[in-house]
This record gives sequence, C-alpha cells and structure tokens, in this order.
Amino acid sequence: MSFSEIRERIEATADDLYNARGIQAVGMDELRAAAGVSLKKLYQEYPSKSAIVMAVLERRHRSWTEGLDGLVRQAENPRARLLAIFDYLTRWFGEDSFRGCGFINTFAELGAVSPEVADYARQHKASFQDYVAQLVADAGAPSYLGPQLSILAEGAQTTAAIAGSTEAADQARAAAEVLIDAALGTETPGAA
Amino acid sequence: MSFSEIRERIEATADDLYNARGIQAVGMDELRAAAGVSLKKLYQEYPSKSAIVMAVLERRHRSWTEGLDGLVRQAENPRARLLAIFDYLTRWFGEDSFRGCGFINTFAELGAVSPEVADYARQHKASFQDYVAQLVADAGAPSYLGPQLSILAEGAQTTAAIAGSTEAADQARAAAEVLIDAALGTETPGAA
DNA sequence: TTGTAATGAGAACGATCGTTCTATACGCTG
DNA sequence: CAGCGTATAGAACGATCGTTCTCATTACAA
Repeated sequence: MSFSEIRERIEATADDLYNARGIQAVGMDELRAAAGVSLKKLYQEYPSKSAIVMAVLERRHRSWTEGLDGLVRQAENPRARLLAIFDYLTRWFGEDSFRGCGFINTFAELGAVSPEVADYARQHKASFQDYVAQLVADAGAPSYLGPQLSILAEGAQTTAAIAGSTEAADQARAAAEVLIDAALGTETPGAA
Repeated sequence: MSFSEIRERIEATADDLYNARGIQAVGMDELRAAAGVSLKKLYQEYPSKSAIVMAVLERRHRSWTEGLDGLVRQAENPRARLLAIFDYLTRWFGEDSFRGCGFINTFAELGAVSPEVADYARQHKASFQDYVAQLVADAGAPSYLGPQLSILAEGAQTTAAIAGSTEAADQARAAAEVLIDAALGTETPGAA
C-alpha cells in the first residue's frame, strides 16, 4: 500500500466515523482498527488527532466543492445553475450517511475550543457564499440574492439533519425559485 | 438558598458554560465551581451530567419560545408578526454570548450518541415549525410558506454563528418579505 | 452541653483517551 | 541461512472525566 493510499484510507475512514458519531466520540484506537493500520503508522502520517481532523475537513471541502460544481455545470442556463444547488442538496440528504453539514457539526463540537477548526469552517462557508455570489452575478441578478440563497441552503441542511427528512431541500428550492424570479425582475407586477 | 434557587443557578451556569465552550469541554468540577455549589449537591439535584444537559435544553426551549412569542405579540399585523421572527434573530445575534442555536450545536455534538438529545432537538425544531405554521395560517397565506420561513431562520442562525456577524438576520428578513408577499398573492402579475 | 443528621471540600476510583514505548515478527540484502 | 532495519500488536503512561466516598465541620434538638 503506497504512501498516499494509506492517507486516503485513513482520511476516508475518519470522515465516515466522525460524520456518523462525532469527532470526540471516535478514539484513535477505533480509527486505527477501522482503517486497518497500526497506531504507529497513524502517528507516522499525522502528528496528532487534530491534524487528522483538519485533513478530514479539507477532504470534505474538496468533496462538497467538486460535487456541487459538477452538478451546477450540467445545468443549461444561469437560473437552472442557481437551482442546481438545491438539487445537489436533495441528492445529498437522501444518502444514508447524511447527518448534516460536516462543517456545522464540527464547528459546533470543536469551534469554541479549536480556533483552527473555527477558521476552517468559516473559510468553507465563505467559499460557498462566494461561489453562489458568482452564479448570481452570472445570472445578472442583484448581488443581494447571493446571501439569500446561501442562507436557504444552510437552513435546509440543518433542518434536514435534525428532522431526518429530505423535504427541506425541495422546500428550500421552491423558495429559491421565488427569490430568484423576484430578484430578476419578474416580480414587479406592472413593470411596463 | 432554596431548592429551586439552586437548580436555577446550576442550570443557568451550565447553560452559559455549555453554550460558550461546548458540553463535552465543560466538566462537572468546573460547573460545580462556577455555580458555587458542592459536588454532592450537584448529584443530589441531578442523577447525572446528561440529566443536567436535558434540563438545560428544556431551559433553552422555554427561553427561545417565550422570547420569540414576546416579540411576535408586539407586532401589529400578521405580516409584521412573521417578520418579527427575524427581528428576534437580529437581537439575538447581537448578544456577545451568541454562538449559534444551542439545539443545533448540542445535536451536532451529542445527537449521534444520545437519542435523548436528538429527540429533544427534533421536538424543539418541530415546535418552532408549528409556531411559524400557525403565524402563516393566521396571515391567510398558503401553508407552504411556513417551512420556507423556518428554513430561512435556521439558515440565518448557522450562518451568523459561523461567520460571527449579524447580517444574516437582515438578509433572511429581506428574503422573508419577498416570500411572504409572493405567497400572499402579490406576486401574480396579471391576477385579474 | 452532647449527640445526631446533614453539609462541604476534596480525595479516590474506574474508565477512557491521546500518545509513546517495547518487544516480537517479518522481509529484505548479502 | 544470517543479520539488520522496519512494521506490527499491544502494553504502558499520563491526563481528564464522571461519579462516589471519606471525613471533618456545622447546625440544630433535647
């Protein structure tokens, strides 16, 4: 097993375990067993548990960014690209492993005691907001639409996580359509 | 100090500490010291730490419900009552102690390992959604508006918590206005 | 004043966790 | 086959935590 294969295996396993049960609830020994490596190798690849946590956060960021962008690119017009955000959520919420946004969860668990984690979560959310802002600009909509859609997406994530249902994605998508059309000017009744 | 004064003191202290640093990061001894009671008294009032956690959740639920309803009742018409939800968020986000929704945070930290906590968080969110649904019904708006506004409120909470700014409340409020007006029928251009 | 029940401070216990160390087994080179 | 470096399993260590126990002190009743 090569260098990066080991890291891939460790980080994928840690991602799954941390997502399913929380970071503090998963000890290094359980991670070692699940990843099928020795403790020595774990500490040879990462100096500490928090280094693994940060690596998992980077992995989640890549996965989210690539997954979202992949779906957005399939949409055929700017309006559809904005709505694709919510189609992505629908798909995500339907996965068995879905337990809410990993950044919100990790921030809630460790943000208060780990500045590293808090900063990374902030950066991830800022990056998502920037991405949405770009899609909004591409659609020729006013910039205030960006935060509105970002907030809808965030709310759908926590609502779906706690309620344990996927419907929040569709409800958020319906709201997004109204907001998009309003921002694009379709809403002015007597616009002559 | 009377029976209930002691419980009030313990729960208020626990609420503050758990909110500021997370539940697992605050030990029983620190809570004991901050509340100014003996360890014996702590365990005399509550059988375990998780009992204190549940008591804190109940306290938070009461505080949220009463605070929100108090502001909503001051609004003079159904539309203003719906928007009062977001005024409440603005006020809340501005507090120094604000660190996100305590139910989302606790759910993220313990929901996966504590069914009690997960259930209570679910109930709290369901109760909020019911409350919003009632306000929507009172406003004569279609029922789909309820989840839309609830999702906006949830999203504002996590966005404000992670970004550390209050602007999400105003952005969500602006979005809510659009959604409310659209749902109330103002949106149909040629409605004759 | 004396005996008793309750209280408080803090030691103690057992479990768990992150991290390091040790001793054994393995694989490669000559 | 011999010898050496390396990886592995798992013991060990020190810290922390939830919970319980000890024991000295206090408040009060008779």
